[in-house]
Amino acid sequence: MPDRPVNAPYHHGDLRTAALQLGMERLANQEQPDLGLRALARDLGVSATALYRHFPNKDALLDALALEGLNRLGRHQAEATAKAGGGRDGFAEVGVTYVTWAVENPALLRLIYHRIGQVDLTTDDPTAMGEAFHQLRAGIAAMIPDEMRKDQRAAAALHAWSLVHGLAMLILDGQVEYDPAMVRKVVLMTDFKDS
Amino acid sequence: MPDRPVNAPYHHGDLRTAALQLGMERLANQEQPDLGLRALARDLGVSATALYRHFPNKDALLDALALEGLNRLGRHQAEATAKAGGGRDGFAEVGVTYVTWAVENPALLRLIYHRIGQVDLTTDDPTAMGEAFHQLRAGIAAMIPDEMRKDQRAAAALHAWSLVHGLAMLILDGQVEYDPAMVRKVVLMTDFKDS
DNA sequence: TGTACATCAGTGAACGCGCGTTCACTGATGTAC
DNA sequence: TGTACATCAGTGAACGCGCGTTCACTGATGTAC
Repeated sequence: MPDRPVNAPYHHGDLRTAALQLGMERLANQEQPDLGLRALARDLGVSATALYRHFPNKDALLDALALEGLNRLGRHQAEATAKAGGGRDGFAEVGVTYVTWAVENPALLRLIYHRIGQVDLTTDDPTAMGEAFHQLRAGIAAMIPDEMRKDQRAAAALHAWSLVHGLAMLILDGQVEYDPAMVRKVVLMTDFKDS
Repeated sequence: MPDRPVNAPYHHGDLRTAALQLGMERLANQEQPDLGLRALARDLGVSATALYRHFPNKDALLDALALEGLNRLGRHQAEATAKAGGGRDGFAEVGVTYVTWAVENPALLRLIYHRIGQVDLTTDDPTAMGEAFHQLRAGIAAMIPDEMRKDQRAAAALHAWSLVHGLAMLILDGQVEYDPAMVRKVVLMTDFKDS
């Protein structure tokens, strides 16, 4: 005797959670995951329309996945920042961490940047998405060594972000093969000490 | 009295050229251009199947567009390299050029990297695509100042490429607003002189 | 110069696919009296 | 404790869309004798 509705074939919890879990699984395991509403519903053993009880439309589902990914990335970076000290070595550590995470979560990283690009984040918006994004930027700014001149910190943060993001994208796009030692070497070539 | 077949509604030249031109136009003018075979054929005033006389399939058409884009980018970079001298300022000049080109050709840059990612370029392949790609990498390597230690040049090239590519992608994805002065400042923060 | 023939760039119809979304519905659960 | 009713998460059928690709075809152009 099930204490759950009989017509809910997914095993535990509510459908929203199950859908997001399945989506995250696909993002983790597949290079080009199929995140279509129908495709997800099919593999959840549920009619396509059922998802409309939990998401207004497909974009909302994608946004929820991107938000989750953004939070994970933010947490990951925050941990790395806390573990590494300040200074040059700390910076390199956090930079390498970004690239590593990207290599391990290629589809998710892509989704994050695609979805964020759609939203208007020019003004600080109170959206969960906007907040998570703001945290990521703060984490990146935190990489910059303390001895950096204040009027250069913004440029330095953008430099750092560009460097690790670019390296990550080149690897994800197959232009450069992933080599941890090389990543470390490349990130270490940025030296803010004399600015 | 037309001296061209009556049933060819596009005005001049062969259909292959016309299709590529239209594709390049869309890549130039639209953020997310519709490059579907049917859509292109429709706007060329031609049946969808006509394109199969000139391209084996859709991917071949996209590859042709990506190749053209890659050549343009390569030429653009080569010119910038020739104009700028060596040394730190020259490097910055060429780096800024890459970002500028990306901002002016967002969809085309994306297409290039997407298509290149699909192809296997691990071994030097004699494809036109492979060759153009190789030229781009050579152009990037050429940015590195002469005084750089030889065993560091590969890492330096990857550093430079990552930096400008990352900055370009952040701008294209709407994470960072385009500001030429800022771009210059960020690129100039890379200084290879002491390596 | 005329004629038979191969070539070749087009055509429209059709196949099969999957998508996002809307609709009217059903049946179980929770709640008020 | 029982009953009427609202709520709500599901259902299957359907709409309309556009896609890439295959097929048998037509009609103009070029070529060999």
